[in-house]
Amino acid sequence: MSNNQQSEPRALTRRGAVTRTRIIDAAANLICAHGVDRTSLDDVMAESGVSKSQLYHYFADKDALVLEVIALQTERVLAAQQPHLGALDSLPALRSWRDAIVRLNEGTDARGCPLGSLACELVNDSEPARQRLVASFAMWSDCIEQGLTKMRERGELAASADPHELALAVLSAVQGGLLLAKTTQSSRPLTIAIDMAIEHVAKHMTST
Amino acid sequence: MSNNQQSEPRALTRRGAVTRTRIIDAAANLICAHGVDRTSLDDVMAESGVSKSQLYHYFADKDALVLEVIALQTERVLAAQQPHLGALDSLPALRSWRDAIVRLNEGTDARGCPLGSLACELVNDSEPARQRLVASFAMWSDCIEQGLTKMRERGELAASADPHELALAVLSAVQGGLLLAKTTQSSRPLTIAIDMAIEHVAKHMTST
DNA sequence: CCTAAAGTGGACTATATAGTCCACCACAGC
DNA sequence: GCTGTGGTGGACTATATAGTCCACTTTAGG
Repeated sequence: MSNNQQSEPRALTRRGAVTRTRIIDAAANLICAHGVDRTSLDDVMAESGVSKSQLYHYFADKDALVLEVIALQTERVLAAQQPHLGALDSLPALRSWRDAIVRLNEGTDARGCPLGSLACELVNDSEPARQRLVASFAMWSDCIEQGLTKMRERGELAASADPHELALAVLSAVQGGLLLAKTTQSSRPLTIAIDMAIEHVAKHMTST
Repeated sequence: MSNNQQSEPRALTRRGAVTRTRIIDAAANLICAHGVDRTSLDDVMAESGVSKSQLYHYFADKDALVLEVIALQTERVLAAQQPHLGALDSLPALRSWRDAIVRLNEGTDARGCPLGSLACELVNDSEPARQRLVASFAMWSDCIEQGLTKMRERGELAASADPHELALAVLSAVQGGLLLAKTTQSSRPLTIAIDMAIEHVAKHMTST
């Protein structure tokens, strides 16, 4: 909830809110599977069982819908990593988080990170989309950073270690691993990449 | 050179070869900047100064052209990393390779890895494209692996280290770093990610 | 109830884009 | 120079897709 109504004060009844959500949901699923450009509004109509006028009733144009999809996918991706992502403050926690990510990745037929795919496709051509995706990755990275910061406060992580940089490195490994996993249709690159990142964190610990 | 004529024995004069190359070149540039789906054949025509009939004279359809673009971009990406990529057999070599990648990335306005972008966009919907991209990444990974193997043969890398896995980890870091760099329009994630990967290799060395 | 605004259905338009077709040009070998 | 095949130009078609419009239905509130 708590979506954006800032610029356009719309009434939106209960029924309307449901429809709107259904549209974004359907669009998110389709876009996740085939990308923004290969998902037509007709596809979204079919998937959500909604007419074209409704699409344009709730969204100014396709771009606006895509922005909402970015928001939803961000929520989904972060939520799917819970409860691990909220408490990455030990090596065992990092390891079970890795297991969860690998499991999630194996569960979907469309491997890869929805946010990574959106970024890849939109960043060069849509500045608004780019900014939101930067924010999405920042949220993700911040979650990781918080766990590391807690470890440093406890003295488990060396004072010289930079949680912000470490978090960025970890997220890069996850993204790269997901891309190669999606391409090769194998979990191995993902596992190997995250393991590297975890070992990288471990190297900055005071006691192994 | 050494392109594929295997299935269709085409005559192809000197002039024709030049035109064909010009088409692939133009398509590669446009696709690199805006992606496959946002690059129309009309755009390719305009960029290469070629008529539509020529496009279909040299390529069965857009998909066939895209496959050639994958081949060209693979060559380009590997070539752009030379001479470093051919001799990644020491820490200093790895570091100057990293510098070269960062420099390359900063030089282009369309940041990110052309192969990564192609993979992201095509892998789910085109099996032929996917297979070629798997091969492309394998070539890249193999280059890295060869350097590491040489280090192991020299005894600089521990016998327990697996050059293949290490190479995959390094490539993952590069891809993830490039994606975040492209999105945030900053080189930092890329530098941090590759540094992590290099340290990861260093950890498996016999002497630091 | 009654009404106004939100919600809905679906036909319609404009356009972009992949792909086709055929006439014409250029050059290599005879 | 003739001829045939590769090369080229550009008009043409079919279709998919974003976006518009308007008549109709449902809902909330007085």
